[in-house]
Amino acid sequence: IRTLGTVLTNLCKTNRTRNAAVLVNIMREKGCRLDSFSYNLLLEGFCKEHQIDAAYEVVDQMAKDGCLPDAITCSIIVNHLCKNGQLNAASRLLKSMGKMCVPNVAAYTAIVECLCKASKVMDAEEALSEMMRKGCTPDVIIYTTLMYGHCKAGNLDRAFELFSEMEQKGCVADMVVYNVLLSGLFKAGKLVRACRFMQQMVERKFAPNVVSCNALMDYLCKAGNVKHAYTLLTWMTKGGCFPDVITYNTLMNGHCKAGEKEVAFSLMDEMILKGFCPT
RNA sequence: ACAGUAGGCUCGAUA
Repeated sequence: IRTLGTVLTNLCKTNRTRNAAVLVNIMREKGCRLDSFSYNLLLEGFCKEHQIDAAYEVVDQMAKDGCLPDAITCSIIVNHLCKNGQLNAASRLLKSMGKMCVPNVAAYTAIVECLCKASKVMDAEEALSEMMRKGCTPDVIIYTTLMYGHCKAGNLDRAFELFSEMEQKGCVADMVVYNVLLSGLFKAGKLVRACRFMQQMVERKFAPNVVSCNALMDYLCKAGNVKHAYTLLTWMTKGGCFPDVITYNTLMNGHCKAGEKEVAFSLMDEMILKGFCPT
């Protein structure tokens, strides 16, 4: 029974949810009842594979088995609705779920992210306040998401304000928040501030990683500085940040736009040699 | 009490 959970996890995470579902049916016939963990695994798996009908069947089956959807079940559904452009449906579900279970941060985060990507940052702010009014404590992830929205809208001041607010509330900053702010600075063309910020990151024991380097590289390319971007490739490796597919994409794109097709092609070869698949 | 489930960052492609 305990291994069943592990098997299901593996199947669902490798796009073989269908197989997991078959397994579950067999187990059920043998009189084995699933818990919400397992149902959530199936639900998430089907959602990821865009097998919406199958996903609904899971929810039905769950009800038939007398297993109540929990906060995680709801957040899985809300998240997938958001990611598939069904924001309204997602908000409605979130509202109705408030009656069944405690509103939860993950579901709100999905909503906030969706609003931010649609450039509706004010609505995103409102979603966060609503969540707090309902007694749910914001965490570092939802703050990061909202900060991302403000950076995207070019409102760095608000992003940094939220950063302090977050720390005052005792949320511990992680690498992702730092990267959101950093790339916000780059996107706004604030190179000097960005460099100072990277210093602070180092002081706080969050030395820039590949994602940070990629953001810098993109900035350099877009600022027409492909030469420097290219040298960053070796520097980052020396600093212990190993280039990934995105690094190469960024560089190749930069060189193409700068009319340096040969360099772009040699980068392509280099990346294939390193075992990366071009996207 | 100690297996397994949900949400956030960098390029590009899609709309």
